[in-house]
Formats: sequence, C-alpha cells, structure tokens
Amino acid sequence: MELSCKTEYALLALLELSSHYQQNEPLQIRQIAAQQHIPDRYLEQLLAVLRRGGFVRSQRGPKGGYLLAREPWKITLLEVINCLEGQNPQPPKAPVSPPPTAESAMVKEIWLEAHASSLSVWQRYTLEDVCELRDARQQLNLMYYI
Amino acid sequence: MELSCKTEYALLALLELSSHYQQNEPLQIRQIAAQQHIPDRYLEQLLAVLRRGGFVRSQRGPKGGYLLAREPWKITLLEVINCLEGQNPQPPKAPVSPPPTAESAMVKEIWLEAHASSLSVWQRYTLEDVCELRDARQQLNLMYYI
DNA sequence: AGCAAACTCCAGTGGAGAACCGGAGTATAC
DNA sequence: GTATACTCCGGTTCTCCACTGGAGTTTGCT
Repeated sequence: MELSCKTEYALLALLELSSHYQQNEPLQIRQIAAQQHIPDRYLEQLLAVLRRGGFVRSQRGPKGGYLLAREPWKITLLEVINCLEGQNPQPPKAPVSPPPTAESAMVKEIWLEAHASSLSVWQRYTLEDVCELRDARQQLNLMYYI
Repeated sequence: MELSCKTEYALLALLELSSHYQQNEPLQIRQIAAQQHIPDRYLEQLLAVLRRGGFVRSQRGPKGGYLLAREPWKITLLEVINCLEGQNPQPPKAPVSPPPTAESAMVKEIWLEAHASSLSVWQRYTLEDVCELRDARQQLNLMYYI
C-alpha cells in the first residue's frame, strides 16, 4: 500500500483536527494548510471527500471551518486510507489485462497476502494513538536536551 | 508495496524460467512472452535488468535465450522486487517535500512499519515455493472434476 | 438587509512516469 | 558467412496525480 500524496495530506489534516478536538471549535482550511504545509485549494478538495466519508463536518460562514465528526479514538488510519484510495480503485493490474495464467494467479494471491499484512498495520492505529505517540516522542526528544 | 506492471512481468518471466529449470536449456524471449502474455519487446528490457541483477544469464545466437542464474529456491520474490523497483526509488513523498511536521514524521514511521510488514511476505516466498504452490493448486483443481 | 468570510462545485492544466515500440548493432551456433 | 538470437538506446503515447481557478452558495455579524 503506497500512500499517495493525497492520502498523506488527508491524514495530516485529520491529525491536526484531532489535536484540537478538545476545544470543540472549528479549524479553518487555511489554518490546517499552513500548519501542515499543504496547498490550501487542494486541501479543500480532500476535506470535501473526508466530509462525504463521515470523518469531518463543516461549519460554513464566518468563524466556520472543519471539525472531526467522530471521536479521534474511533477513527483508524485504515478507514481514512480506504476513503481516499477508494475513489480511484487500483488493483494490481496490467494495462490491458491479459488472460490470467497459473503464475499470475499465484502472484496475485501473494500480493493479496502482502497487502493484507500492511493494511493490518494501518488498522492498528487510531488518530488518537498517533497524537499520543507524537506527544510521547516529543517529550523524549526534549529530555535529550536537559 | 504496489506491484508495478513491470515487476509483475519480471516475476512471471522468472517463474516461467523456474518451471524449466531442470531442462537446463535456454528459453527464448518470445516463448516466455507468448506463454505469459507479455509484449516481447518490453520483456526484453526487463530481462536485461534481471541479467544485470544477477537473476538470469543470457546465451546469444541461435538456440540462445535465457536461463536462471541461480537455483530457484535461492531467489526470493523480495529480491526480484527490489531489483526492479530499485531502478526508480519511490519513498512516500510529496512532490515538493515540505519541512516535516511532527505529524508527518509519525505518518512516515507508521508507513515504514506497514511497508516492512508487506515486504516480509514477499521475503517469505522463493521462486520454487511459488511453482510448488501452483502445482499443488492445480492438482487440487483437478480433483474437483473427478 | 447587506457584506464578507467561509465552504462547495466543477473544470482544466502541467508535469512525470509508466508501458511500449523501433532500429541499428553485436555475438554465436551451424 | 549467414541466420538467429540477444543488446543498447532513443523516442512516443497515454494516463494519472497534484494542483489551480473561477463562479456559486451558505451563514454569521452588524
């Protein structure tokens, strides 16, 4: 599972929203974009996808912005990836798919095993997990300088 | 780890060579290409890469062709993938890589874990394994018709 | 009511890479 | 010495991804 730039941006945006989940006030696209170094007009599209996917909700008008639609410990990274990559389904395929041979069937099978193996990793982490890991990591880094 | 078309073709070609490993006589590009439904002029390029990678050796002239350079039980699928994908290394990157944030560092870390997880699957299989699995699978399929 | 701040929809563009294709060259069995 | 194979290298076409732009809509605030 290669992360496309799009998916990574989406994850970063959701992590940013998770960080501010307590405040319960919307974050604007520009704020998220600036914080995570994402082109804002592009992020706009991704947030629209995430909204349709039920991950965020939007609040229009002045003082508007985006909020997490669910608790950050109830959103796994895999769900997010599926939402984004689900838009353009790309199974392992040759451009003009030839009649399958016994060998290609085997390769596909092993590919599925490898794929499932990496998906299980993304499945294992929620947005909150990542935020906590990040905080722990930063605490650790600070300790080095004491 | 998405398999590119190129890598899948290379794997299929090597599996084809593995199947004929006992005979110890070279297979020609056209034979392999026809058997596995691969454009022959394209396969030619891939075999050149595999030759430089030490997976096959070539024999020129009439009655020439390609042979496995090593025993099929000493070649893992991962080695082959690395050889092919190693040509154009593609880590998870944004087009213009922005200064990393704490979040992006975390995502990259989890990506590495997921990646390693799928690589370990490809690592687990050798060319011979796949040929044997394929034969076993076909035996099984035949039994259904008895 | 009216303005401005925000999101929303839709269409298009530029570049990069992947998958091929072709031709000229070179080695080798017979 | 010739036909048969591999070898090298360049080009072409096509698709997809990241990103941009503009016109429109919703909503809070005064």
